[in-house]
Amino acid sequence: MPPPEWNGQGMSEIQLYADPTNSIGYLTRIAFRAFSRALEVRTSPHGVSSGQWRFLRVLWREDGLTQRELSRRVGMREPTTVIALKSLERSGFVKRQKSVQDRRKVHVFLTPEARALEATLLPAVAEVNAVALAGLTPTEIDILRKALTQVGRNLAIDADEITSTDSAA
Amino acid sequence: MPPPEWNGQGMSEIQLYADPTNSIGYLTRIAFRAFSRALEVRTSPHGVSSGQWRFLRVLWREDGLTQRELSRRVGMREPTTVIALKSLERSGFVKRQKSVQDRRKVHVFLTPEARALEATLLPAVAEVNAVALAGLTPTEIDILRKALTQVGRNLAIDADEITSTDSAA
DNA sequence: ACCAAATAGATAGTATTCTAATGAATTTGG
DNA sequence: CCAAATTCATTAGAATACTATCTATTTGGT
Repeated sequence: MPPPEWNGQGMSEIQLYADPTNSIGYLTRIAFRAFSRALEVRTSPHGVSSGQWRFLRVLWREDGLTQRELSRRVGMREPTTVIALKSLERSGFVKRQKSVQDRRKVHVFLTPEARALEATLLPAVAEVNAVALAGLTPTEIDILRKALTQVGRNLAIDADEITSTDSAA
Repeated sequence: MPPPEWNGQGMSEIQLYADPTNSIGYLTRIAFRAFSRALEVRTSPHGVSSGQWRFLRVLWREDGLTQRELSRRVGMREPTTVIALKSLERSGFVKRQKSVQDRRKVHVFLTPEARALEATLLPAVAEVNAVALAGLTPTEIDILRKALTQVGRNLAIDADEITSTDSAA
């Protein structure tokens, strides 16, 4: 049960986090899930899942990437990319083509069907962002973007430290 | 398609969003996954997964909740809660007990083992928040918290509209 | 030219989460 | 007081991601 004067400027972080609902981690998770649902609602009528959409968005900007590069840009691990690409291939949205220079590599290309979707899907999904950010000032949005970026970076560094300290210390 | 002068602030939103890496949705997803990993690293040595931890955190504050109420507070759908509770029960962290007043209801209680973990786990996880927010000013953190809350709320409303418009329009 | 190390991708197995549908108990309204 | 609606929990089935491990290929040092 949240205490009476809860969220004033002077409150310590500890006390804030005592209410799980105020923790940045919780809020981030809720926002992420809400984004996914909003995406899904708009893309699934076109036969595109939210997961597939994340890959298409990158490929629309640059076609023919290798799977590794694609993983990096989408922000997923490689096994996840493999699964996503299989699904995209089944759906007829991409073709995979082995490199002749380096036969380990596989380049990923969009099909005409996937290209045709860009004009339909990008605006529909731009709407998700517009809806999400309603009621926030441009300054707040800038800070949100900057802060989320920082949080991601901070925690990535943390992960590196933890895993390397594992064997070091 | 988003109009040309979109958002005041110099760079148009279109251009920002043209780079997927700048979209709030993308940044939220990356931050969320980073949080989960950081959590997992700190809780798994104690036999607690990040998913389980989210439920324990709520139960430490209030024990004996029904599954529905627990779902609401944790921010998960009910089937997810059922699965999580099964896993928590297998791990010996909770007991479930049918209500005698209303035999539809199941109350969830922590075991002594789970209670004992609170003192260990809460500080470990507080560290995740501290690490995540490093380099941000208190004002930025306030705005981040406020903005994430707003985004979650906006998208929840969106979901309601979409699903109810389904049958209405 | 050869073999060790690095790189690219794929596979296996698991965890988390969702939607949709079902079952069981309770409440409500005629 | 009973039929219909509601509420709470669960099951079934799928998508999304992960870690750990494996295979194939390339590269670099000797």
